[in-house]
Parts: sequence; C-alpha cells; structure tokens
Amino acid sequence: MRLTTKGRFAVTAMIDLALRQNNGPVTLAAISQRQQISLSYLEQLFGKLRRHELVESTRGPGGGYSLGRKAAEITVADIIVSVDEPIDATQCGGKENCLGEGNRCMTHELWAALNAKMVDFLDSVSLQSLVDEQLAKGVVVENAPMIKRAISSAPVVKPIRVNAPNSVFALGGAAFSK
Amino acid sequence: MRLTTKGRFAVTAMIDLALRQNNGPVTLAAISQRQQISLSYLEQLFGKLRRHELVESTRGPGGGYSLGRKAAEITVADIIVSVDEPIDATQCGGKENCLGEGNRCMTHELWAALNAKMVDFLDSVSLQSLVDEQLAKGVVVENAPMIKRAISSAPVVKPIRVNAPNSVFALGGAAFSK
DNA sequence: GGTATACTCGATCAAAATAGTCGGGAAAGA
DNA sequence: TCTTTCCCGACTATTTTGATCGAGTATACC
Repeated sequence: MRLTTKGRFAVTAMIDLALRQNNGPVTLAAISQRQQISLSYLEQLFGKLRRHELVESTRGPGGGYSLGRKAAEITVADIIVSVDEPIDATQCGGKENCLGEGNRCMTHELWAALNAKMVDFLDSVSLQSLVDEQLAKGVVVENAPMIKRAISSAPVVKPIRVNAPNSVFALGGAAFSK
Repeated sequence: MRLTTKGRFAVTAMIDLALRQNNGPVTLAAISQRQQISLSYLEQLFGKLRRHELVESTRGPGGGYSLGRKAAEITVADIIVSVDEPIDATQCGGKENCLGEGNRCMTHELWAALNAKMVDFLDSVSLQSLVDEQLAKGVVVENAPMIKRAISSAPVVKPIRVNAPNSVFALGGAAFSK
C-alpha cells in the first residue's frame, strides 16, 4: 500500500464531496476553495478517480462530480489505489524464485506481511465512516443554494504551497509492494 | 503518518535484524546482502534508528547492530516515525483558526480522523509479531557461524535500482499530517 | 446560435523526496 | 598496526509531487 500526500488530498477531497453531494454535483472549483487544493491538481486526481469509477462527472452549468457509488461502499484503500495507480507490485515479478539462491525473494516476503495488514486495514475504513465522524464533530455543511449559478466572482484562491512537506505522519512516496 | 519505501526498507531491515540478533550483533553488510538494500543507504537509516534508540551499535570486528529493546516493545509506527522524522505535522500550525473564515482548517480536520486511525493501527503492530509471522512461515535463519570472521570475500552485491518505484501498494512520499 | 460553465486532456515545470555514491574518519579487536 | 565495522557529511541522479498553462468538448440556458 502506497500512501502519499496525493492520497491525502484525494481522501480529503472525497470526504468533502461526500459531505455535500446531496445538493447535486459538486464542482472542483468549490472543493478547491474549501480544501485549499489547486484546481488543476484536483482535475488530475479526479481524472483518476473517475477512471476507477469512484466518482461520476456531469458537464456543463450545474455540473460537477458525484460519488460513483454509495459512500459506504467506497473504502479508503479504493481511493488511495486509484490515485497511486501503479500496477507492478512485487519487485521480483510475483513468482517464487527471484534470486536463485534458495531464498526466494526474502526482501519481498518480509514486507508482504505488514503490507497485507495495511491493505486490510485501509480497506476496512469506508468513506461513509469518515463522513459520519465529521458530522458527529459538528462540521457545518452549507445547505443547498438552490439558486444555480450564484455569485460568479468569488475571489480566486491562489494556494501557495501550503502543504506540510514533511508532516510527522505523512503518507510518503514509495512502496508497500504488492 | 507518513509511509515511504524508506519506511519499507527500515521495517524490512529491522525484521531481518530481529530474526538474527541472537547470534550477536548483525552487520549492515549482511543485511545489505540479504535484503538487497545499498549499504550506504542502510547506514543512513540505521543512523536514525540509533538516534531514536531503536537499535544499538557495536564497533569493530564482530560488531554490528542489535535491537535497542525487545522486539515486542518496538512497533512499526516507531520505526517509520524514526526514519521519516519530520516534526511539523499540521499545515496550519496546530491551532484552531488557520483560515480566518470561520472554518478552522477544515482540510486538516478532515484528514486528522483517518490519520489517527493509521497511527493507532501501526502502533498496534509490533516487530515481534512480524518476526513470529516469518518464523511461522518457516523462514530459515542460518544458525550462528560461531567462527567469527568467516569467508571474507563474499561477492559484493551491487544493488541496481531494484526497488519497485511504483508498486501498487507502495508507501508513498508525503503527508498524513499530525 | 452564442455564451458561460464545467469537465478533459496533454505538455511542461520547480521543488522536494528518494535512493544511492563517495570519501574520510573513529572505535575496537586481533 | 591492520582490519573490521560503525559514523558522518557532502554530493548526485532519478522520481514524485504539486502546480501551471493552454487547448479542447459537452451541456445548459438565454
């Protein structure tokens, strides 16, 4: 399992989306403003999320994104795998004998145990549970502005590199193989 | 919680160490060969692990590294935090109102929930449990060559970028803040 | 039809992290 | 003294991150 800020952004954005999709599709511009993530970056992330069918898109005025299936049926593992993509996995090729020398890919073996635990764990956390937690905390979700196309020119937020490049607990950039 | 290949390497190396430390200190050179991790990189990682007192070092012939405390008392979270270091955490500064606009650092709030879960989880996995799993799997641990300084010139392994730069489940490079 | 909204796609880019190299030390044992 | 092993700092190549820009396409509404 690979965990990066990329994954963090994706999860955060998905929670934001889940919290608000009752009022119809949510635009990336809105998520960008609320979560301080650059619009272009969100576009990239949601491109992947859409290809993995975690979200659906609606174009044109009043359009935006909605969840591809119920929040309860989307897990954190789903989201993270979607944005981190890469398909390979095992350095050796996945089969038994990677190094002729008797010990078939011990490196890979050692890691596999923890990795499996991680995957299982993240797969047990649903988007819905995170949403519920937010609601329980009393997060206020502005209620549907039924007027479409509201005030057009909200001040464009120009996010300056705000992300903690090195949080203590940061999902970092490499490999939980398999 | 931040998870990188760096963390993977560290965990893998620690399991290797734990599996073998009964026969006295384990050299980085040995771990390097078995786990296919570059010696210099291991030195960097073990420097951090030592500063965090997860391992102890012994210099000179017959020297090497041993665990700083019992494997049962070392958690995966300990290891990962050690090599990933960074101390900051919350993009905002940790306090309540990061953005004047009523919503105090929602971005951070949203993420915090999942992050806490991750930390709790990784803190619940002990090095010992991973070691036990390996032993149960029947991993063969060569028994103590009681002859110190054995065959000196085992072919030096020159690890070519062997790490899956993009494993499906890779611990990636960024931020689980806090 | 025209226009504004919104997603879609691709190329490009600076900064950071990852993973590794190199070389010179310093302690300890034989 | 020689060898082994840890120790440390500087330096480097590659990859990833996160962001920007520009050119599209689909849709709604007037």
